[in-house]
Amino acid sequence: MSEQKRLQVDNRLIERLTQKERKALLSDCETVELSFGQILCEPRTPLRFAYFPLTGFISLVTTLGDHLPMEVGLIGNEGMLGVTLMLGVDEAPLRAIVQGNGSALKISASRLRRRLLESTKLQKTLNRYLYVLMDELSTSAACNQFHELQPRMARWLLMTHDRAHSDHFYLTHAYLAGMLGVRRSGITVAAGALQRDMIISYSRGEISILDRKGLEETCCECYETTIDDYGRLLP
Amino acid sequence: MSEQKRLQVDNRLIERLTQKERKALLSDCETVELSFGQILCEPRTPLRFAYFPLTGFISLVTTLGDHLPMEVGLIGNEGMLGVTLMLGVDEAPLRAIVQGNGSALKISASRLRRRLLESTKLQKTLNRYLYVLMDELSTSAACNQFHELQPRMARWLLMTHDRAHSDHFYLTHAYLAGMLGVRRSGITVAAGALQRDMIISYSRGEISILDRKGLEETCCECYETTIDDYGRLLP
DNA sequence: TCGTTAATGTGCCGTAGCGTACAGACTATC
DNA sequence: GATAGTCTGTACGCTACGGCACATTAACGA
Repeated sequence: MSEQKRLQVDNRLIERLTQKERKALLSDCETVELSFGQILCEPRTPLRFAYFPLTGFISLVTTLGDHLPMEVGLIGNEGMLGVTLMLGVDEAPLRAIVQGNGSALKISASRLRRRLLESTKLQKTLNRYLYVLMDELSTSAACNQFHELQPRMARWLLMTHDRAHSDHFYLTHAYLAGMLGVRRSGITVAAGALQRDMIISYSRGEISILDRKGLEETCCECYETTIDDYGRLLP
Repeated sequence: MSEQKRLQVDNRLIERLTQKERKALLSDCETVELSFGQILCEPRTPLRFAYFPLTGFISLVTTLGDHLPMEVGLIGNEGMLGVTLMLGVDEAPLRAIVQGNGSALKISASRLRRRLLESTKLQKTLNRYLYVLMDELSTSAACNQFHELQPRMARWLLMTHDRAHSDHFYLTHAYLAGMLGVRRSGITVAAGALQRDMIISYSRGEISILDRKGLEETCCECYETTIDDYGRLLP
């Protein structure tokens, strides 16, 4: 792979760096494959690596009591896992689990910290991304309280669609139910409705987005809100 | 007021600083009174000041669509409003509204930033507090999804009790309903049950905590979780 | 090819909480 | 002490969703 090629990295945070900073950061990274279901960190345990997704993507999930893990954040090539390392905290705040197969850049916590000291642009970028993440968390809190299953599911599908860079992805009803913190059969009904309306189609875990516009009409306002937040803070 | 007295400030973040750093920070602060209902910042507008509550306390609320504002964070003398200023973002992420009368130290955004550059201890402290705040947001998201009104209300009362430093505070059913994102009459029923059990008593907005232990037994696990998080990160 | 497992469809009952309305109780004000 | 405003109690129908159970169907592996 040519040097030139390596510097065109498809991660929106890394793209914000100057050539020089990017090169420095990349020299500390290795490309790894993320595979569905892989757990990258557990809450309250040391966070040794950060990941900048390229084509894969990662769910941040809470682990509350005896409930199934529920998603509170989604990280694709617009973000990173491990931004809290900036805060000088060694532990992971949430479980991170790979939700979409694909590649990511992996860097050790210590090297990331060293690069942060060197590059104010990197600091600034990750600062802003951390802010966006906080926005997402508080939006999730309100969304869970106020919005119904169907719009929330539509939002979730849109967010996944954005990060999967494909109209098809793997995703069972049971899995989606866990992510949204609801019953599996509730998802079957809601997803069935979308399928009847030709908005999505699915079979045994293989979901296709047929009508993205339809999804956007079904989803709650929170989708647009989080997109706007990102756009405003990391244009 | 003697210099000695001024340096014993009842805010747990400021207490973590060295004498010297504290003195420097305090020289940039003024003591102000917070009064119930006062709005200190609005989302997506410039955040000009930070506040370190002493005896007052502040709610962070989302403003989602046409819903009433709902609380996602509570800030008393264990924390501060405006920690996101560290991230170099000029805007406020959420509405902040005074929930308990009392005093706070107020500092301008620019002066806080200057002090941050001087004191790594201050940086470290605020970093960790920001992390705690993120933990709280994600806990709220899950709590809203999974837990019922009564335990959530109990948690909320405990959190307020901690920050009010008093067994009595002002708080109507309608207000509490807003904070929890539920109907007013739902609160009346849940609070009525606690009153029957002699756990709280109230009349026209004046609430008294009679049996804190009873509240702790009623509340969901999230209360303990957030306390533990704070204790672990800011011991 | 068949049995096993995973994914989905469906139904049924229970209930927490919504939207709403209204009445009673207390407080403040003039 | 009349009046208005605020706070609280309560009730009623409704719906989304929880918990659960079970049937059906597709995929997969021995």
